[in-house]
Amino acid sequence: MSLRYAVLGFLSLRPLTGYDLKKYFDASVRQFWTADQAQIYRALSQLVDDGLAEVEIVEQDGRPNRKEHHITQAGLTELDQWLRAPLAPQPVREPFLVKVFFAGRLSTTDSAGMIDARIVAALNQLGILRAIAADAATVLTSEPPGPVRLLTTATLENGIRHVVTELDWLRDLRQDLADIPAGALRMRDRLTSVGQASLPKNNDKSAEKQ
Amino acid sequence: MSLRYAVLGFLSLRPLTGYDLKKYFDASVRQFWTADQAQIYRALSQLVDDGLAEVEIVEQDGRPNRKEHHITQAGLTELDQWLRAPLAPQPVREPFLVKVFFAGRLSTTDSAGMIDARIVAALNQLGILRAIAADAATVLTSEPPGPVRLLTTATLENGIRHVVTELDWLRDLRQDLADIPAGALRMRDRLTSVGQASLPKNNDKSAEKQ
DNA sequence: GGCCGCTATGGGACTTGTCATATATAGGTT
DNA sequence: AACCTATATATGACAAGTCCCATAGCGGCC
Repeated sequence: MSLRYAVLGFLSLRPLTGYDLKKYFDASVRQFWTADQAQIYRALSQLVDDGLAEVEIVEQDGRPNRKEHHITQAGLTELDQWLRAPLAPQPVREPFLVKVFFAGRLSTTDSAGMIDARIVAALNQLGILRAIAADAATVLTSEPPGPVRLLTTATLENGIRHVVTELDWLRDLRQDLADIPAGALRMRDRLTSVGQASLPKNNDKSAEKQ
Repeated sequence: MSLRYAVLGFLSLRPLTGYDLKKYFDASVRQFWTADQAQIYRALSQLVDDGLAEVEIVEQDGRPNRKEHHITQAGLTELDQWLRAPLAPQPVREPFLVKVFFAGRLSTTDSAGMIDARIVAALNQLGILRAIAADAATVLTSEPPGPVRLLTTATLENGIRHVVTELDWLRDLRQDLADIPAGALRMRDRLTSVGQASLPKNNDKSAEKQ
């Protein structure tokens, strides 16, 4: 749903072809939003249908012509509206937690293995993000300091922090598993010390959908 | 994709109808895996087709008959295999980060508003999770301490920690926005101090798909 | 002579989400 | 007494979104 707006976002920076867009996605937002070629092209033609973008064909010799998509005024206002609108609470989907939830069936060795594998994956991910950050830090020095730079780097920061959080949690869990039953008690204490609020009746159809 | 296995997981505990399952989902895994009725029933009949579960019809007077789904031996082994197998890296999809990424278009006031709204949402979510935790803490005392209890409570802990991380990040971002341009520098420093690894060529088709 | 970079398009499979509908009983409202 | 609504239980159709894969044409590089 927000693929449409991500595309609009890029178009708001400069006119682009589908091919360009694919590269932009991979180079920048890939960590929090993936899209394949087909999706991008479809989104583009839909934007054109809706009058949010216009195509200008740029002849080239040798290569195929570029179909440059220029954002229209309507496109800009729609983008801004989306940016300002509250986001619909999106459904959560964490397969790994499902595994953990049912991992009681496994031997302690096996569940430990499961966690270890996940730790490796998280470390790997952390490496990737940090590399991007290092890269961005050098590239972005060209961009003047200010809100734009701040916001784009913030998305990276977000990813890094969440991975670190995940790592911490995994290590604690690993540890708790190692020294059962003392571990079980420790974990329970963490929970009780934390929980206190009252459960709001939670049928929230509130925010609109996007 | 892992809806199938979540259902199997519950069936491994006791035989259940689709209706039961829906309630189980809502009561326990709702925070990290949602499924609606239709999905659950579809998953069930697919499990039966694949020989991973069998239906026993229990006659009732008054209510519609119960179609109890019993997990088969094949079902159990498939569940265990899934639990042990590494998880395919799943595509990320964070609409809010997309917004942040393009929020440079907005006035500082508007982007601050966007962040504030998100802070409210996160606080709300935190309240929900803590309430569940408090609830679970009392309920689970019946369950003996050990791996099972440890693992199920761990999933809650995970949610809580991530929400807290998100909150911290939001507040920092909010703050950095407030005191631009000093903030911009601060955020960049965070990144440079953190990034150091080298970018692994990252076309990872590695783990198998589930 | 083959593969890679550009550039674009189309089809099909699968997953998700939404909505509608069916039936029977119990319990509360007017 | 008539009526509504909630609870328990199950199923089917369809729209929308995502993913994957295939194809097509040209030019440059190894």
